[in-house]
Amino acid sequence: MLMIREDYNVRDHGNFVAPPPRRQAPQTSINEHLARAPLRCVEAKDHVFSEGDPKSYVYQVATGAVCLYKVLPDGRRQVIDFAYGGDIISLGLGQVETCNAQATVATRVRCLPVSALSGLASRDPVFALRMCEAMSDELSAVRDHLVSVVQRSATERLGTFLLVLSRRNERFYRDPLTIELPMTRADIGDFLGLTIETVSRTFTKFKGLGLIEINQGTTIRIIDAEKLKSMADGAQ
Amino acid sequence: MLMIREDYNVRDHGNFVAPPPRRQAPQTSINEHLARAPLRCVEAKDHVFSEGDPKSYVYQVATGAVCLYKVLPDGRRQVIDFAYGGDIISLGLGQVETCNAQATVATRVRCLPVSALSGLASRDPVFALRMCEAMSDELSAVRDHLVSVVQRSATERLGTFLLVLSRRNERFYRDPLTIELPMTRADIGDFLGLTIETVSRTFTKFKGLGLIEINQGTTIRIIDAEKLKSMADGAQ
DNA sequence: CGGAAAATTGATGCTTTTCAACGTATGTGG
DNA sequence: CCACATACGTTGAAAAGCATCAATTTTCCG
Repeated sequence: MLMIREDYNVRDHGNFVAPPPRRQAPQTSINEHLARAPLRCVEAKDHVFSEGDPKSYVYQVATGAVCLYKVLPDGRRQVIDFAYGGDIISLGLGQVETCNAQATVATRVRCLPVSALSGLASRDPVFALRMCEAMSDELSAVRDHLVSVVQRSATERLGTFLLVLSRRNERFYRDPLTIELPMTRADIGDFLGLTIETVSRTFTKFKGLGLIEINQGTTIRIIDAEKLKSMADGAQ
Repeated sequence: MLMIREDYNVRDHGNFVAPPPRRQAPQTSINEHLARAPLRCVEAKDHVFSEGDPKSYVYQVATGAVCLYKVLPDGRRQVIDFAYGGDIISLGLGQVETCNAQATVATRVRCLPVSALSGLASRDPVFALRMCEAMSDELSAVRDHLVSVVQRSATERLGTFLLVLSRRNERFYRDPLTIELPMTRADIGDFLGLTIETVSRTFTKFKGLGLIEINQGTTIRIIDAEKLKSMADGAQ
């Protein structure tokens, strides 16, 4: 997924090595366009777009959540990323979509025709550079996710996942200790490279250690953020 | 790593889902600059640059091979990518390097000051778009590698790794059945998310099945490409 | 030739997967 | 309003795959 880094849609993928500095580029042009772009409603489990589709829009998630994933020929699925309110998906200049984008809950997205974007980019070198920057950030994020998922244990992965969502809440001036999970265990598992059973067991382990509480499966309350952090960083 | 897709430096990361179409953009400008850029010699194990370094050059590998990696605080290493002759590394607009780049063998790289590149990009929107495209391709490659490494078995990963190198040889009009491995088992392991022992055992397994022969550890001869392919795709 | 680094091989153990059963929430139709 | 169906989540036992530890062999280079 691609995004243009701004105050309200900076994404956090858990950079364990060297977190990139926050940027607050104005980016008025694309936001103005997006604000005027029409909304589209997508039911939970429906797709915003699929791999191979001709790329006709750039989307910004307004409400809800979108899961970006790829599938191997034998059906194994890898979730590349989740996009939440404010995040832009499908930015870029390719002719076709390279991922599947599925709403994990009822979602509304703003749809900006790519023609508007590519026109802007070819006329305005600064805008094109901004797009480069955005893609560079996204590249950095995917690399960090690669490092994280390949090298770390189930505990570390899920702990980090929760902390990333917590930090996101913080940035939006929401309670960082209460985390809504707008996706299934299968989505989380396919994101972290784990089975649903392992995800569930690891949640249970966190509960048993007094790190979190879980309400109805979808709401996590962080009890001991410090200890959760140390587990995410490899304690035990 | 970033690269500008051209005939001689198209990278293959094993797209299992939907391989992007080959592009043969002329890209004369950057190549002209690179051809005139000075060569730098780097000993095996020496670094071309390190994470956090101010980004001052864009490099093109002339001969040898470079390994791009990140390290977790506890020392676990993830190789993001290998760059071979013709590949461009460190393309992008960030102020600092986000990866470590280490020569795996004696290597020569051409060094183009970033000032030349950024000047070009800000003056020429088409060039900026090309850079976007290059980064988009790179993003796609990292995503594919993510899918591959997270979802697949040791056999599939190493088999795919060999086939990717084989296909690369084919593109360069070299023997696709003879593969030079200009890196250690540790480098391969950190790329594929495996230990050196598992890499070694998997090579031995391929040998035992009559799929490959190995000379002195660094030269692989593919005997049964079809069977190797089917194993890389998940047979057994 | 000799020493160090790299690679291989073996034995063992641990983490996660797999398979299976059961529990829980949600929504529908009688 | 309740029975039922269905999707989702949890828990358990067993097994697979890979990592770890350790020893040996091979390769590389001065």
